[in-house]
Amino acid sequence: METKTATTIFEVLTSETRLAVFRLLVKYAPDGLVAGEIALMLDIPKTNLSFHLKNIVHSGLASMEREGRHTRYRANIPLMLETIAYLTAECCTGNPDQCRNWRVESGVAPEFPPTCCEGENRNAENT
Amino acid sequence: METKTATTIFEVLTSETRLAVFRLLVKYAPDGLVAGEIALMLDIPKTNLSFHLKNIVHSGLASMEREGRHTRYRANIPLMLETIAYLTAECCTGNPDQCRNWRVESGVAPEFPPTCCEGENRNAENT
DNA sequence: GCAATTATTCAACATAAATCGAACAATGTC
DNA sequence: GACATTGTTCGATTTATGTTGAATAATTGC
Repeated sequence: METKTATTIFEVLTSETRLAVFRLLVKYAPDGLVAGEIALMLDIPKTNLSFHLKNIVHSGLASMEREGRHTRYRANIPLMLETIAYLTAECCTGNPDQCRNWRVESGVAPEFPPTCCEGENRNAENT
Repeated sequence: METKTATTIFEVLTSETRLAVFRLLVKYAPDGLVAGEIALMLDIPKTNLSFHLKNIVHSGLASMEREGRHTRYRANIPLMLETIAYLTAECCTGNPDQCRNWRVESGVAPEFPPTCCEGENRNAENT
């Protein structure tokens, strides 16, 4: 995953409103919801919601599809999983062994397959 | 993890500069680096780096410690792992079975222990 | 075709974040 | 104690983001 892609996705998650929208779309996956339903459920003005939805779709974290006069939005869960994998890889950069230990110690996903920890060794200081 | 905590962490990752700093700290974990070294390695003006470091430390993703006239920064990797766990849980909210399928299909961490997928069912539409 | 519905775009304003140079505080060296 | 070193804070500027109401586009039902 490109750094630029990753930061764009994180930007989506930065806003509590957008995070709430995404969580809602995940909850209603795979059917998704139309804009009006989201606005109603989260009590957000339509114009504001449109702004945020555009943002989310642009990042790739959701897809949009016209459906009559409605617009249906669906969460892109595989992309979120890729993001998680990216983040995990970043955490292990150059420190596969330590990372494994940390994960065991912190009790967080110690069995998580170390795709990020096997041989990868990207340079962290890009210019 | 609190939603507020999570968004604060994502905010850190939003900036390519901060992401680069964090990656560097991970690479040099667990010893970390002092501010000057980071500024040199990433070619960032000191004032600007201070601004971003403050931001990172505030989120909890790094710790700072005075060391003579230097300030040493260290990545908080367990917190990042918690964040990853949070994100995974968000992805599964209300859809544990689908999530498992998606993960298998996308080839992303299919064996990841489903702590997020077992019985958890938080409501996504908070007010 | 006309009115109602649904959602987006636009323009204006408000708020927040990033960047930089200069001034400041703290520490170590002689 | 005076001076160099290291980092942070401050203030000003620039840039980006969030929010809102009014106008617009697209679609449905009569």
